[in-house]
Amino acid sequence: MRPTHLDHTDTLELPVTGDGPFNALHTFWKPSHYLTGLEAHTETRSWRTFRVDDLVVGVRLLAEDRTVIADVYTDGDYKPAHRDHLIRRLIASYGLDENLAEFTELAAGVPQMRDVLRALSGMRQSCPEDHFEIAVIALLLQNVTIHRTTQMTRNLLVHHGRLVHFDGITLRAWFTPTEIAQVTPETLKEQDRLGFRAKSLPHYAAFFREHTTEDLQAADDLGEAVQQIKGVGPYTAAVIASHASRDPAAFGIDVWNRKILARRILDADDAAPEAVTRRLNQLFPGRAGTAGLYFVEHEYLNAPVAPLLDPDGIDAWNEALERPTP
DNA sequence: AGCCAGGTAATCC
DNA sequence: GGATTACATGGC
Repeated sequence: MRPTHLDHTDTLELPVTGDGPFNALHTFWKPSHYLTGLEAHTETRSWRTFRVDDLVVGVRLLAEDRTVIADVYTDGDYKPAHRDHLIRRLIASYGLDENLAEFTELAAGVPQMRDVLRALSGMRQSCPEDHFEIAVIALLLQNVTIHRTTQMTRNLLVHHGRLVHFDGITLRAWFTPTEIAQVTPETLKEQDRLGFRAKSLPHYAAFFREHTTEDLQAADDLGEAVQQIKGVGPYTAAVIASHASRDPAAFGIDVWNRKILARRILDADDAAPEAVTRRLNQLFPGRAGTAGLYFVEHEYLNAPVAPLLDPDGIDAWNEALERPTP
């Protein structure tokens, strides 16, 4: 599979305007995130793809103190509107304008959060995915092991996404709702191995083709709105709200983070989801989502799901993505 | 073999 | 309403 070459078209300097500390590495790279091929990280740099309208965009990110330098690579006509859109997208994706001081002060007073804060202070939630893309991620997480989620994600991106090369790195890029809407449920089931999700994905595509991120940001009750989609329940709705809409109070609880949080805040191997949520809200009023993020990332800090790339390993990374899949 | 994964919807009482 | 149960798939 030969990647599309993206040309360098822009450099953006984005100041971190939100208050509180800023930790660039852990804002860009999350130790708990599974491997998608949509992004790659070394200690000092990150690469990520975005779909901006129909444009495929590659971004190389690095931080100098409290300024994020984003080098932009594109495959087509990069217009001022694309630039504006991308600037807003990057600021929102990494929470550069979000205030973290209040959470950090709150967390400093919670004993269970002490070590976590020492390791991760300044981490902001990362969600380079838009509403549609994060909904698809959440769909692929439903009732399967992370191994199968990774497998289904790879199938979808290899068969229906893009492969691009820029700044020396090869990455995959998302399909748009319109693009995936062309694919039949039979293909999604038989070729992409989505199981019962094959019936849901077309509903997701139809909904998010009608309702853009801009529309949804204005939604009265986003959770209620997206639960109209077949295959979106409380968990997926909370993931969308907490990640794409960055609601610091929203927290999508599942059997995975439930066990992590039970140990961290209830001193138990497991607990009822209501008990976990209640305690999390009690300790971090209005900031349950942020607190959950910190606990979960800390859990994986010493054994990341997708470890940082060694700069010498980039050729091997590129070859792995460009190799035809069996 | 059978159970269970980073859930959801349909179908019970 | 709240408690089952089927839903696809694949790994252990």
